Amino acid sequence: MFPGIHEQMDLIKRGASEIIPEEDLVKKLERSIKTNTPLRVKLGCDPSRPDLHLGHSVVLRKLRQFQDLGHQAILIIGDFTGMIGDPSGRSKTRPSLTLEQTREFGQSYFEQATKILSSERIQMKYNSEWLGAMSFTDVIKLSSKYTVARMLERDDFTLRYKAGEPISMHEFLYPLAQGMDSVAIKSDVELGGSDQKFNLLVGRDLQREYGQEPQVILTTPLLVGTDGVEKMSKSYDNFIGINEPPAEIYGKTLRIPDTLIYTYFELTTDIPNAELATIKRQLEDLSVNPRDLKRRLARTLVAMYHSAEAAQDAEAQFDKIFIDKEIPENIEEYVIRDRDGETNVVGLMMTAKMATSKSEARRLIEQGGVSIDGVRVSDLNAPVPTAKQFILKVGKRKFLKVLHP
RNA sequence: GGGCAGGUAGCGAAGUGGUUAAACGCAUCAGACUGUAAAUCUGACGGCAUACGCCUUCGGAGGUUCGAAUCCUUCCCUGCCCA
Repeated sequence: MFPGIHEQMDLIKRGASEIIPEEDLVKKLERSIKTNTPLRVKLGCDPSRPDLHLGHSVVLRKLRQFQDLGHQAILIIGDFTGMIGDPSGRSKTRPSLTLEQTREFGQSYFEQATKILSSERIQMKYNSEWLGAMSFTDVIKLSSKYTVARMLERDDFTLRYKAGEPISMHEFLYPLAQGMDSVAIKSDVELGGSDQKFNLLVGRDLQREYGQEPQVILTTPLLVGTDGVEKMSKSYDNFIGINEPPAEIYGKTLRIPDTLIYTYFELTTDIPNAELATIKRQLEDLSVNPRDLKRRLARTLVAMYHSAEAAQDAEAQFDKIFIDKEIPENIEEYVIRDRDGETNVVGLMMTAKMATSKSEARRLIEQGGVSIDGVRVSDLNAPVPTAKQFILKVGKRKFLKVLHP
Protein backbone atom coordinates (compact mmCIF):
# COMPACT_ATOMS: atom_id res chain seq x y z
CA MET A 1 0.00 0.00 0.00
CA PHE A 2 2.83 2.42 0.75
CA PRO A 3 5.59 3.17 -1.72
CA GLY A 4 9.04 1.91 -0.84
CA ILE A 5 11.16 3.65 1.70
CA HIS A 6 13.57 5.19 -0.79
CA GLU A 7 10.85 6.47 -3.00
CA GLN A 8 9.19 8.05 0.01
CA MET A 9 12.38 9.61 1.31
CA ASP A 10 13.23 11.03 -2.11
CA LEU A 11 9.97 12.86 -2.34
CA ILE A 12 9.98 13.95 1.27
CA LYS A 13 13.49 15.34 1.12
CA ARG A 14 12.87 17.37 -2.00
CA GLY A 15 12.75 21.04 -1.12
CA ALA A 16 12.98 20.28 2.58
CA SER A 17 15.29 22.47 4.51
CA GLU A 18 15.90 20.25 7.55
CA ILE A 19 14.69 16.90 8.80
CA ILE A 20 15.45 16.32 12.45
CA PRO A 21 16.41 13.59 13.05
CA GLU A 22 16.43 12.02 9.64
CA GLU A 23 17.16 8.51 10.88
CA ASP A 24 14.05 8.63 13.04
CA LEU A 25 11.98 9.45 10.01
CA VAL A 26 13.39 6.42 8.24
CA LYS A 27 12.52 4.27 11.24
CA LYS A 28 9.00 5.64 11.40
CA LEU A 29 8.50 5.04 7.71
CA GLU A 30 9.80 1.50 7.95
CA ARG A 31 7.44 0.75 10.77
CA SER A 32 4.60 2.38 8.90
CA ILE A 33 5.21 0.15 5.91
CA LYS A 34 5.57 -2.94 8.05
CA THR A 35 2.43 -2.35 10.06
CA ASN A 36 0.55 -0.74 7.21
CA THR A 37 -0.21 2.31 9.32
CA PRO A 38 -0.07 5.81 7.92
CA LEU A 39 2.09 8.36 9.72
CA ARG A 40 0.30 11.18 11.44
CA VAL A 41 1.67 14.32 9.86
CA LYS A 42 0.88 17.56 11.59
CA LEU A 43 0.82 21.07 10.26
CA GLY A 44 -0.15 23.91 12.51
CA CYS A 45 -1.82 26.88 10.91
CA ASP A 46 -1.75 30.37 12.22
CA PRO A 47 -5.18 31.73 11.43
CA SER A 48 -4.32 35.30 12.34
CA ARG A 49 -3.96 36.14 8.66
CA PRO A 50 -6.83 34.69 6.73
CA ASP A 51 -5.35 34.88 3.26
CA LEU A 52 -3.01 32.18 2.06
CA HIS A 53 -0.21 33.02 -0.30
CA LEU A 54 2.58 31.21 -2.08
CA GLY A 55 4.68 31.37 1.08
CA HIS A 56 2.16 29.16 2.86
CA SER A 57 1.89 26.95 -0.17
CA VAL A 58 5.44 25.69 0.25
CA VAL A 59 4.74 23.79 3.43
CA LEU A 60 1.20 22.89 2.42
CA ARG A 61 2.56 21.29 -0.70
CA LYS A 62 4.94 19.29 1.44
CA LEU A 63 2.00 18.07 3.45
CA ARG A 64 0.23 17.19 0.24
CA GLN A 65 3.16 14.98 -0.71
CA PHE A 66 2.78 13.06 2.52
CA GLN A 67 -0.89 12.60 1.70
CA ASP A 68 0.00 11.35 -1.74
CA LEU A 69 2.34 8.83 -0.14
CA GLY A 70 -0.61 7.53 1.86
CA HIS A 71 -0.07 9.29 5.16
CA GLN A 72 -2.58 11.07 7.33
CA ALA A 73 -2.54 14.85 7.27
CA ILE A 74 -3.65 16.64 10.39
CA LEU A 75 -4.25 20.32 10.05
CA ILE A 76 -4.29 22.10 13.36
CA ILE A 77 -6.08 25.39 13.23
CA GLY A 78 -4.47 27.42 15.95
CA ASP A 79 -7.59 29.20 17.06
CA PHE A 80 -6.42 29.13 20.65
CA THR A 81 -2.78 29.92 19.98
CA GLY A 82 -3.98 32.66 17.65
CA MET A 83 -4.99 34.49 20.75
CA ILE A 84 -1.32 34.61 21.67
CA GLY A 85 0.10 35.35 18.26
CA ASP A 86 3.21 33.51 17.18
CA PRO A 87 6.28 35.53 18.05
CA SER A 88 8.40 33.67 15.48
CA GLY A 89 10.47 35.95 13.36
CA ARG A 90 8.74 38.96 14.78
CA SER A 91 10.48 41.87 16.27
CA LYS A 92 7.29 42.92 17.93
CA THR A 93 4.56 41.39 19.96
CA ARG A 94 1.69 40.45 17.76
CA PRO A 95 -1.76 41.72 18.42
CA SER A 96 -3.90 39.12 20.09
CA LEU A 97 -7.14 38.04 18.55
CA THR A 98 -10.36 36.88 20.07
CA LEU A 99 -11.31 33.23 19.85
CA GLU A 100 -14.19 34.14 17.58
CA GLN A 101 -12.00 35.93 15.09
CA THR A 102 -9.55 33.06 14.92
CA ARG A 103 -12.39 30.60 14.38
CA GLU A 104 -13.67 32.57 11.46
CA PHE A 105 -10.23 32.85 9.92
CA GLY A 106 -9.66 29.18 10.61
CA GLN A 107 -12.60 28.14 8.51
CA SER A 108 -11.43 30.29 5.65
CA TYR A 109 -7.91 28.95 6.06
CA PHE A 110 -9.15 25.42 5.69
CA GLU A 111 -11.09 26.23 2.56
CA GLN A 112 -8.03 27.76 0.98
CA ALA A 113 -5.67 25.06 2.16
CA THR A 114 -7.76 22.41 0.50
CA LYS A 115 -6.95 24.03 -2.83
CA ILE A 116 -3.54 22.51 -2.31
CA LEU A 117 -4.27 19.55 -0.06
CA SER A 118 -6.08 16.41 -1.01
CA SER A 119 -9.50 15.95 0.51
CA GLU A 120 -8.54 12.40 1.34
CA ARG A 121 -6.62 11.55 4.46
CA ILE A 122 -7.09 14.91 6.02
CA GLN A 123 -8.29 15.90 9.44
CA MET A 124 -8.79 19.36 10.77
CA LYS A 125 -8.75 20.22 14.42
CA TYR A 126 -9.01 23.40 16.41
CA ASN A 127 -6.48 23.48 19.19
CA SER A 128 -8.88 25.25 21.51
CA GLU A 129 -10.35 21.77 21.89
CA TRP A 130 -7.57 20.71 24.23
CA LEU A 131 -5.78 23.96 25.05
CA GLY A 132 -8.99 25.64 26.11
CA ALA A 133 -9.69 22.76 28.44
CA MET A 134 -6.46 23.18 30.36
CA SER A 135 -6.69 24.62 33.84
CA PHE A 136 -4.27 27.08 35.28
CA THR A 137 -2.79 24.20 37.21
CA ASP A 138 -2.17 22.36 33.96
CA VAL A 139 -0.52 25.43 32.52
CA ILE A 140 1.79 25.74 35.53
CA LYS A 141 2.76 22.10 35.19
CA LEU A 142 3.39 22.55 31.52
CA SER A 143 5.51 25.65 31.97
CA SER A 144 7.58 23.91 34.62
CA LYS A 145 8.83 21.61 31.89
CA TYR A 146 10.75 24.34 30.16
CA THR A 147 13.30 26.81 31.43
CA VAL A 148 13.67 30.49 30.74
CA ALA A 149 17.22 29.99 29.52
CA ARG A 150 16.02 27.50 26.91
CA MET A 151 13.29 29.82 25.78
CA LEU A 152 15.78 32.59 25.40
CA GLU A 153 17.87 30.35 23.16
CA ARG A 154 15.40 31.19 20.52
CA ASP A 155 16.89 33.64 18.11
CA ASP A 156 14.05 36.06 17.90
CA PHE A 157 13.68 36.18 21.67
CA THR A 158 17.41 36.71 22.11
CA LEU A 159 17.44 39.49 19.57
CA ARG A 160 14.51 41.25 21.08
CA TYR A 161 15.88 40.80 24.56
CA LYS A 162 19.26 42.21 23.64
CA ALA A 163 17.72 45.07 21.75
CA GLY A 164 15.76 46.01 24.85
CA GLU A 165 12.46 45.30 23.18
CA PRO A 166 9.49 43.99 25.10
CA ILE A 167 8.74 40.30 25.31
CA SER A 168 5.49 39.46 27.01
CA MET A 169 5.16 36.45 29.28
CA HIS A 170 2.42 34.93 27.18
CA GLU A 171 4.75 34.72 24.23
CA PHE A 172 6.74 32.11 26.10
CA LEU A 173 3.58 30.09 26.22
CA TYR A 174 3.25 29.92 22.47
CA PRO A 175 5.88 27.24 21.80
CA LEU A 176 4.57 25.24 24.74
CA ALA A 177 1.02 25.46 23.47
CA GLN A 178 2.08 24.41 20.01
CA GLY A 179 4.02 21.54 21.52
CA MET A 180 0.91 20.44 23.38
CA ASP A 181 -0.82 20.16 20.04
CA SER A 182 1.66 17.49 19.07
CA VAL A 183 1.03 15.69 22.34
CA ALA A 184 -2.73 15.96 21.87
CA ILE A 185 -2.75 14.43 18.42
CA LYS A 186 0.25 12.15 18.89
CA SER A 187 1.96 13.35 15.77
CA ASP A 188 4.72 11.38 14.08
CA VAL A 189 5.94 14.22 11.94
CA GLU A 190 5.42 17.94 12.18
CA LEU A 191 5.98 20.29 9.29
CA GLY A 192 6.69 23.98 9.41
CA GLY A 193 8.62 26.84 7.89
CA SER A 194 12.25 27.06 8.93
CA ASP A 195 11.35 29.88 11.32
CA GLN A 196 9.26 27.32 13.18
CA LYS A 197 12.21 25.11 14.05
CA PHE A 198 12.30 26.04 17.69
CA ASN A 199 8.58 25.55 18.19
CA LEU A 200 8.69 22.21 16.45
CA LEU A 201 11.57 21.04 18.60
CA VAL A 202 9.67 21.98 21.74
CA GLY A 203 6.99 19.58 20.52
CA ARG A 204 9.54 16.78 20.64
CA ASP A 205 10.53 17.60 24.19
CA LEU A 206 6.97 17.77 25.39
CA GLN A 207 5.99 14.52 23.73
CA ARG A 208 8.88 12.87 25.52
CA GLU A 209 7.76 14.47 28.79
CA TYR A 210 4.29 13.08 28.25
CA GLY A 211 5.58 9.61 27.48
CA GLN A 212 5.24 9.66 23.72
CA GLU A 213 7.71 8.92 20.98
CA PRO A 214 8.97 12.32 19.79
CA GLN A 215 7.87 13.56 16.42
CA VAL A 216 10.26 14.09 13.57
CA ILE A 217 10.36 17.64 12.40
CA LEU A 218 10.63 18.77 8.83
CA THR A 219 11.15 22.38 7.94
CA THR A 220 10.71 24.03 4.58
CA PRO A 221 12.55 27.12 3.39
CA LEU A 222 10.89 30.49 3.76
CA LEU A 223 9.83 31.86 0.44
CA VAL A 224 11.16 35.30 -0.33
CA GLY A 225 8.45 37.74 -1.29
CA THR A 226 7.98 39.61 -4.55
CA ASP A 227 10.25 42.38 -3.29
CA GLY A 228 13.13 39.94 -3.36
CA VAL A 229 14.18 40.84 0.16
CA GLU A 230 11.78 39.98 2.95
CA LYS A 231 10.05 36.68 3.45
CA MET A 232 6.69 36.58 1.78
CA SER A 233 4.15 38.03 4.12
CA LYS A 234 0.97 39.94 4.00
CA SER A 235 2.29 42.61 6.28
CA TYR A 236 5.14 43.40 3.90
CA ASP A 237 2.71 43.46 1.01
CA ASN A 238 5.06 41.30 -1.03
CA PHE A 239 2.82 38.31 -1.46
CA ILE A 240 1.05 36.46 -4.23
CA GLY A 241 -2.22 35.16 -2.85
CA ILE A 242 -3.50 31.79 -3.98
CA ASN A 243 -7.01 33.20 -4.04
CA GLU A 244 -6.15 36.16 -6.18
CA PRO A 245 -7.59 36.53 -9.66
CA PRO A 246 -5.53 35.14 -12.55
CA ALA A 247 -4.45 38.56 -13.76
CA GLU A 248 -3.09 39.43 -10.33
CA ILE A 249 -1.16 36.21 -9.92
CA TYR A 250 0.22 36.54 -13.40
CA GLY A 251 1.17 40.19 -13.08
CA LYS A 252 2.70 39.87 -9.66
CA THR A 253 4.75 36.88 -10.71
CA LEU A 254 6.17 38.78 -13.63
CA ARG A 255 7.29 41.48 -11.26
CA ILE A 256 9.46 39.30 -9.06
CA PRO A 257 13.20 39.89 -9.40
CA ASP A 258 14.95 37.48 -11.77
CA THR A 259 16.97 36.06 -8.92
CA LEU A 260 13.84 34.45 -7.53
CA ILE A 261 12.75 32.63 -10.67
CA TYR A 262 14.52 29.41 -9.85
CA THR A 263 13.45 29.32 -6.20
CA TYR A 264 9.84 29.89 -7.15
CA PHE A 265 9.91 27.06 -9.64
CA GLU A 266 11.51 24.84 -7.05
CA LEU A 267 9.32 25.63 -4.09
CA THR A 268 5.95 26.54 -5.52
CA THR A 269 5.44 24.35 -8.58
CA ASP A 270 5.41 20.67 -9.42
CA ILE A 271 7.99 20.94 -12.15
CA PRO A 272 10.03 17.73 -12.20
CA ASN A 273 13.60 17.78 -11.01
CA ALA A 274 15.04 17.27 -14.47
CA GLU A 275 13.23 20.35 -15.72
CA LEU A 276 14.39 22.29 -12.73
CA ALA A 277 17.98 21.54 -13.62
CA THR A 278 17.39 22.78 -17.15
CA ILE A 279 15.88 25.99 -15.87
CA LYS A 280 18.79 26.51 -13.57
CA ARG A 281 21.22 26.09 -16.43
CA GLN A 282 19.26 28.40 -18.68
CA LEU A 283 19.27 31.08 -16.04
CA GLU A 284 22.99 30.71 -15.56
CA ASP A 285 24.16 30.72 -19.16
CA LEU A 286 21.37 33.05 -20.29
CA SER A 287 20.54 30.82 -23.23
CA VAL A 288 16.95 31.79 -22.60
CA ASN A 289 15.68 35.26 -21.82
CA PRO A 290 14.80 35.20 -18.11
CA ARG A 291 11.60 36.95 -19.03
CA ASP A 292 10.42 33.89 -20.89
CA LEU A 293 11.09 31.66 -17.92
CA LYS A 294 9.26 34.09 -15.75
CA ARG A 295 6.32 34.05 -18.10
CA ARG A 296 6.29 30.31 -17.88
CA LEU A 297 6.40 30.47 -14.11
CA ALA A 298 3.49 32.90 -14.10
CA ARG A 299 1.46 30.66 -16.42
CA THR A 300 2.24 27.64 -14.29
CA LEU A 301 1.07 29.35 -11.13
CA VAL A 302 -2.14 30.65 -12.65
CA ALA A 303 -2.83 27.19 -14.02
CA MET A 304 -2.29 25.66 -10.60
CA TYR A 305 -4.71 27.92 -8.79
CA HIS A 306 -7.15 28.54 -11.61
CA SER A 307 -6.86 26.71 -14.90
CA ALA A 308 -4.73 26.37 -18.00
CA GLU A 309 -7.22 28.50 -19.92
CA ALA A 310 -7.08 31.18 -17.27
CA ALA A 311 -3.32 31.17 -17.61
CA GLN A 312 -3.48 31.70 -21.37
CA ASP A 313 -6.01 34.40 -20.83
CA ALA A 314 -4.01 36.16 -18.18
CA GLU A 315 -0.98 36.17 -20.44
CA ALA A 316 -2.95 37.50 -23.38
CA GLN A 317 -4.44 40.25 -21.25
CA PHE A 318 -1.08 41.11 -19.85
CA ASP A 319 0.52 41.44 -23.25
CA LYS A 320 -2.36 43.53 -24.39
CA ILE A 321 -2.05 45.98 -21.55
CA PHE A 322 1.66 46.24 -21.13
CA ILE A 323 3.17 45.36 -24.45
CA ASP A 324 0.54 46.63 -26.87
CA LYS A 325 -0.47 49.32 -24.36
CA GLU A 326 -4.08 48.61 -24.95
CA ILE A 327 -6.83 48.48 -22.40
CA PRO A 328 -7.84 45.19 -20.84
CA GLU A 329 -11.13 43.50 -21.61
CA ASN A 330 -12.87 43.14 -18.32
CA ILE A 331 -12.59 46.41 -16.54
CA GLU A 332 -14.54 47.26 -13.48
CA GLU A 333 -17.36 49.65 -14.21
CA TYR A 334 -18.33 52.72 -12.32
CA VAL A 335 -21.51 54.64 -12.80
CA ILE A 336 -21.44 58.31 -12.00
CA ARG A 337 -23.92 59.22 -9.32
CA ASP A 338 -22.96 62.17 -7.22
CA ARG A 339 -22.88 64.91 -9.82
CA ASP A 340 -21.71 67.64 -7.47
CA GLY A 341 -18.56 65.87 -6.39
CA GLU A 342 -17.85 64.56 -9.81
CA THR A 343 -17.77 67.57 -12.04
CA ASN A 344 -14.05 67.25 -12.59
CA VAL A 345 -11.62 64.41 -12.88
CA VAL A 346 -10.14 64.99 -9.45
CA GLY A 347 -13.52 64.57 -7.79
CA LEU A 348 -14.32 61.56 -9.89
CA MET A 349 -11.10 59.85 -8.89
CA MET A 350 -12.02 60.41 -5.28
CA THR A 351 -15.55 59.06 -5.42
CA ALA A 352 -14.56 56.17 -7.66
CA LYS A 353 -11.83 55.29 -5.17
CA MET A 354 -9.05 55.63 -7.69
CA ALA A 355 -7.36 58.01 -5.26
CA THR A 356 -7.63 58.24 -1.50
CA SER A 357 -7.76 62.03 -1.33
CA LYS A 358 -8.10 64.97 -3.64
CA SER A 359 -4.50 65.86 -2.95
CA GLU A 360 -3.45 62.45 -4.14
CA ALA A 361 -5.61 62.71 -7.22
CA ARG A 362 -4.04 66.06 -8.09
CA ARG A 363 -0.61 64.71 -7.45
CA LEU A 364 -1.24 61.83 -9.81
CA ILE A 365 -2.45 64.18 -12.51
CA GLU A 366 0.48 66.53 -12.03
CA GLN A 367 2.84 63.60 -12.38
CA GLY A 368 1.24 62.44 -15.57
CA GLY A 369 -0.22 59.29 -14.12
CA VAL A 370 -3.79 59.79 -15.21
CA SER A 371 -5.30 59.35 -18.63
CA ILE A 372 -8.75 59.23 -20.15
CA ASP A 373 -9.29 57.09 -23.22
CA GLY A 374 -5.56 56.99 -23.66
CA VAL A 375 -5.04 60.74 -23.50
CA ARG A 376 -2.99 62.00 -20.60
CA VAL A 377 -4.86 64.42 -18.34
CA SER A 378 -2.74 67.51 -17.85
CA ASP A 379 -5.24 69.97 -16.44
CA LEU A 380 -6.00 69.78 -12.73
CA ASN A 381 -9.44 71.19 -13.46
CA ALA A 382 -10.16 68.83 -16.32
CA PRO A 383 -13.92 68.26 -16.40
CA VAL A 384 -15.42 64.82 -16.50
CA PRO A 385 -15.92 63.95 -20.17
CA THR A 386 -19.47 64.05 -21.38
CA ALA A 387 -19.08 60.91 -23.47
CA LYS A 388 -21.47 58.14 -22.46
CA GLN A 389 -18.59 56.04 -21.32
CA PHE A 390 -14.85 56.37 -21.13
CA ILE A 391 -11.83 54.63 -19.69
CA LEU A 392 -10.06 56.20 -16.77
CA LYS A 393 -6.54 54.97 -16.21
CA VAL A 394 -4.58 55.75 -13.09
CA GLY A 395 -0.98 54.70 -12.79
CA LYS A 396 0.19 51.76 -14.81
CA ARG A 397 -2.39 49.22 -13.98
CA LYS A 398 -5.55 50.72 -12.57
CA PHE A 399 -8.35 50.93 -15.09
CA LEU A 400 -11.94 51.95 -14.65
CA LYS A 401 -14.76 52.09 -17.13
CA VAL A 402 -16.83 55.13 -16.25
CA LEU A 403 -20.45 55.35 -17.35
CA HIS A 404 -22.93 58.14 -17.21
CA PRO A 405 -26.30 57.11 -15.84
C1' G B 1 9.28 49.56 45.85
C1' G B 2 13.57 53.01 44.22
C1' G B 3 16.70 55.32 40.28
C1' C B 4 17.38 56.36 35.06
C1' A B 5 16.13 56.62 29.83
C1' G B 6 12.37 56.77 26.26
C1' G B 7 7.17 57.14 23.38
C1' U B 8 7.77 62.03 16.66
C1' A B 9 4.36 60.63 10.08
C1' G B 10 4.04 53.10 7.34
C1' C B 11 9.02 51.93 9.66
C1' G B 12 13.80 53.81 11.45
C1' A B 13 15.47 58.44 13.14
C1' A B 14 16.49 64.24 13.74
C1' G B 15 14.32 68.22 16.09
C1' U B 16 14.16 70.83 22.99
C1' G B 17 9.63 77.77 22.68
C1' G B 18 8.54 80.96 16.86
C1' U B 19 11.33 80.87 9.45
C1' U B 20 8.96 73.05 11.81
C1' A B 21 3.74 69.75 8.24
C1' A B 22 8.18 68.68 10.98
C1' A B 23 15.62 67.24 8.47
C1' C B 24 17.47 62.48 6.82
C1' G B 25 17.15 57.14 5.47
C1' C B 26 13.96 53.00 4.14
C1' A B 27 9.32 51.66 2.29
C1' U B 28 5.45 53.53 -0.92
C1' C B 29 3.39 56.09 -5.28
C1' A B 30 3.97 58.61 -10.24
C1' G B 31 7.14 59.57 -14.52
C1' A B 32 11.61 58.17 -17.70
C1' C B 33 14.34 53.76 -19.10
C1' U B 34 13.01 48.37 -19.58
C1' G B 35 11.34 42.44 -20.05
C1' U B 36 5.34 46.24 -15.70
C1' A B 37 12.61 42.46 -13.88
C1' A B 38 16.78 44.41 -11.45
C1' A B 39 19.75 48.76 -11.40
C1' U B 40 19.52 53.96 -12.37
C1' C B 41 17.48 58.93 -12.93
C1' U B 42 13.39 62.66 -11.87
C1' G B 43 9.38 64.01 -8.82
C1' A B 44 5.74 63.34 -4.99
C1' C B 45 4.81 61.51 -0.28
C1' G B 46 -1.19 64.73 6.38
C1' G B 47 -5.91 67.12 4.61
C1' C B 48 -8.62 71.19 2.04
C1' A B 49 -7.60 75.02 -1.64
C1' U B 50 -5.31 75.57 -9.35
C1' A B 51 -2.00 79.35 -6.37
C1' C B 52 -1.96 82.97 -1.83
C1' G B 53 -3.28 80.39 2.14
C1' C B 54 -6.03 77.63 5.73
C1' C B 55 -6.84 73.34 8.97
C1' U B 56 -5.25 68.83 11.73
C1' U B 57 -0.70 66.06 13.57
C1' C B 58 4.70 64.70 17.29
C1' G B 59 1.61 58.48 23.45
C1' G B 60 -3.59 60.48 26.08
C1' A B 61 -5.83 64.54 28.88
C1' G B 62 -5.26 69.26 30.97
C1' G B 63 -2.29 73.79 31.78
C1' U B 64 1.58 78.00 31.09
C1' U B 65 2.56 81.34 26.80
C1' C B 66 1.16 86.24 21.89
C1' G B 67 3.08 81.38 20.22
C1' A B 68 4.60 74.42 22.26
C1' A B 69 6.61 68.30 19.26
C1' U B 70 9.60 71.49 22.42
C1' C B 71 7.96 74.24 29.38
C1' C B 72 4.53 72.40 33.66
C1' U B 73 0.84 68.78 35.80
C1' U B 74 -1.30 64.17 35.39
C1' C B 75 -2.41 59.52 33.19
C1' C B 76 -1.02 55.39 29.87
C1' C B 77 2.93 52.49 27.58
C1' U B 78 8.25 50.60 26.96
C1' G B 79 13.39 49.53 28.15
C1' C B 80 17.60 49.48 31.56
C1' C B 81 19.76 49.37 36.53
C1' C B 82 19.04 48.52 41.92
C1' A B 83 15.92 45.91 45.55
